[in-house]
Amino acid sequence: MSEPAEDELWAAVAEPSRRRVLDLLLARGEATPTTLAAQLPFTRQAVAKHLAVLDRAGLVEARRSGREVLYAVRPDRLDEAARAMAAAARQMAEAAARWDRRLVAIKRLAEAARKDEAAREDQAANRDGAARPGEADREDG
Amino acid sequence: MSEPAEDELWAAVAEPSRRRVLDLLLARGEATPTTLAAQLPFTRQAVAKHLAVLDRAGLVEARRSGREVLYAVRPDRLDEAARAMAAAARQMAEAAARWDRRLVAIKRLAEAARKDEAAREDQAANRDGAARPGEADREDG
DNA sequence: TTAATGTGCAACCATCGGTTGCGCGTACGC
DNA sequence: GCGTACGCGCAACCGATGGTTGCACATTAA
Repeated sequence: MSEPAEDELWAAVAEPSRRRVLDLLLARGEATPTTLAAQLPFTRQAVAKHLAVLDRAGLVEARRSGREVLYAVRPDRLDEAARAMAAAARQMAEAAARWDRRLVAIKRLAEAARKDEAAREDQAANRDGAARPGEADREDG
Repeated sequence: MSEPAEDELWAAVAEPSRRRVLDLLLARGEATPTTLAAQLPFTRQAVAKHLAVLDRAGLVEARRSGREVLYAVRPDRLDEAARAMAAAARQMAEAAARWDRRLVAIKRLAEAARKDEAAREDQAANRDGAARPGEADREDG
């Protein structure tokens, strides 16, 4: 949180092409836009733009050496970004699991209701009115 | 992997606004574009577009009920997306840790070299030439 | 039947990823 | 020392996309 907003970190790292640039830079340790672009499917300018974004996000730092500019990753910032992504992923996974359980429960209840309905009509109607979660949940938002 | 590419999943979930729509939809379980837009800082049309993207990515499914369209999350697909994000985050965290260790090692070596240089010149030169990792790694990309 | 409400479609704007083209500064070969 | 080659930065442009407004269509409700 020292330099830019966490939102900027996310935006910087969410872009697939930027991820590739970052990966490549990680593999080389330190590199210029030109050498990076040589191993990527887009031009030097595009790489430079991506590096600029990453720089603004604090994920890399630039070092001038003569006529070329060496970029290097900042591990601490990258780690922050990774944590943010992991947190988001965790939240999503939790939400998914929660809803999965809920849907399974609904399906099970529906099936049970159908079976009961075939056996005893009055009891089936009673269960349906009291226990169907779909109705109640429409209110919790 | 059943429906669209994993890339599409990522793209769908990477967008911050789309994440908000998804979060809200998760909280409500099932909702129409209009009701979602009522609790979001953008218009119904924008929400509808996001839902369309999420639909194409298989993350939500639409159910028509009269004149309104109810959207609901598909937990299995959301879980897939979460896994993809978590994997990416893990990779990033690993890379960050690796480079962090490496940089620490470099710093330590540099310091040791300076100290040695003050004491014995030849030994310092030998260590520097043999153990500096930055040079060797320039080739592995 | 008419008014209200939810959707879908189309045009439009800003931003962004990516390109090409050009000018400038630095390094290198003669 | 001078010209050439290389790396960089800037600007213009293009297509996709997030977001808007406006309108037409359908369904529901009075």
